[in-house]
Amino acid sequence: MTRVSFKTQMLRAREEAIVAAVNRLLAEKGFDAMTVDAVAAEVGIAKASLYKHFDSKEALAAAAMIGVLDRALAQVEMLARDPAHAHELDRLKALARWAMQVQLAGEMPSLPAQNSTLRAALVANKAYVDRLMQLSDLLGAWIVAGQQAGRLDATLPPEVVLYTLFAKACDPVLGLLKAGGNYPDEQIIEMLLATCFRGLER
Amino acid sequence: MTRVSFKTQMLRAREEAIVAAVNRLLAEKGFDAMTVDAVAAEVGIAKASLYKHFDSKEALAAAAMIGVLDRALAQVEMLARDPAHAHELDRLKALARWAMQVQLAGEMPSLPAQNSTLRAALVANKAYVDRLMQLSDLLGAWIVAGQQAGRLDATLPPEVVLYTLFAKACDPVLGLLKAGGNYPDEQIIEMLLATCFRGLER
DNA sequence: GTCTATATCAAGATAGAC
DNA sequence: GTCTATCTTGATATAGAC
Repeated sequence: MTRVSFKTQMLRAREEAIVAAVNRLLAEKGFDAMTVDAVAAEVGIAKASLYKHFDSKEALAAAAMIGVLDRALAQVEMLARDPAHAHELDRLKALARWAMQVQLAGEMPSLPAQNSTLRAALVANKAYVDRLMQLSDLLGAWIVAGQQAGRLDATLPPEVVLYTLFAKACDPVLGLLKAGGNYPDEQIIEMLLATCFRGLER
Repeated sequence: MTRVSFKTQMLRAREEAIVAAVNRLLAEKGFDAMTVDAVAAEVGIAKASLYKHFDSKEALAAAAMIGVLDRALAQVEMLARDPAHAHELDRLKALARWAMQVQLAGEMPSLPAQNSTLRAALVANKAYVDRLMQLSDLLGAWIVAGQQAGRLDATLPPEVVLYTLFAKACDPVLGLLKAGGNYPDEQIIEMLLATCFRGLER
């Protein structure tokens, strides 16, 4: 194992605190409404110090997205080893449930689909792209297996299933129902999981 | 029928042109990335002239949303009279299909869920709120009827179905699949309609 | 690396002439 | 109501001392 100096550990801890603040603010306000000043205030350091760690606001967002992708990959790995989720369909459901739990907990960073400077920064970020592709590959394999086993709609292209599941992680219906205050978090998640996998029709 | 002066007609035409530009820009870039300068440029008038017609950027967005709600209400009325869509479930599907067609055509204005000043302006706008409530009531009645007929999942609260259908109008999966370029618009719509009503599971 | 102070700029909104 | 020119603000990013 690699030895790391005390200074390096402090640096890493500071950057983790920054990313945690960015993650929370991205979940609460979204990218456009999140200001670098607010990040600095939440971390408790000066804004100029932030820019010593991250080159731009886009780089901050990318770091937060890498963090959430890492957590998702950890979940995937856990589910792959869990005998209680032997079938791929159960794993996909469990992962969707996890993503919705993260969102309801206010810890799912959400980025606008249309901000071009942000998109450019993300696709140029190898760490981000690598994780996104790794996650897509793992889930794609589960989807294909589920289709071959006849438990997922095999008439749908796998990428359509994949995008549909990704979209659940930032489903605005979650926030609407939570804001309404009529249902506990767990019930919201189970209802939306049912609409996603079983559909509205009967 | 009421007589309107020539001047009033010109005013109305000008404002319709403004709203059309706002609608297109909201669909293309979203509220935050849309600038009032861009609206003025697209209409071909000076920015200051815009502010003679609408008090703020939020008022521009509200006008565009009122327009799309009016088009949706017209669709609802048409479907209610169409014998080919006798059953409520068919009407709900047809309306969802219409909303997705509008989005793929680049004519569905999309607003951020989290912008607070915008939300405040919308809820303060009686014309907007009235139309939204009217649409919700009409669709709510269809949903309840569909549940009583046993063709819609009756274990779901009607509002969950309603929100799920509203969300289809701005489903990001549509844009992802269109950007991928692998499927024609009609196929994208039919696939997402299937995932929505029949679910992913088999 | 951290700070205070500042440069820079984009964008919403307005002044005032016509 | 329309225009040009300007005001004002908020936010990204940086300079320069320590």
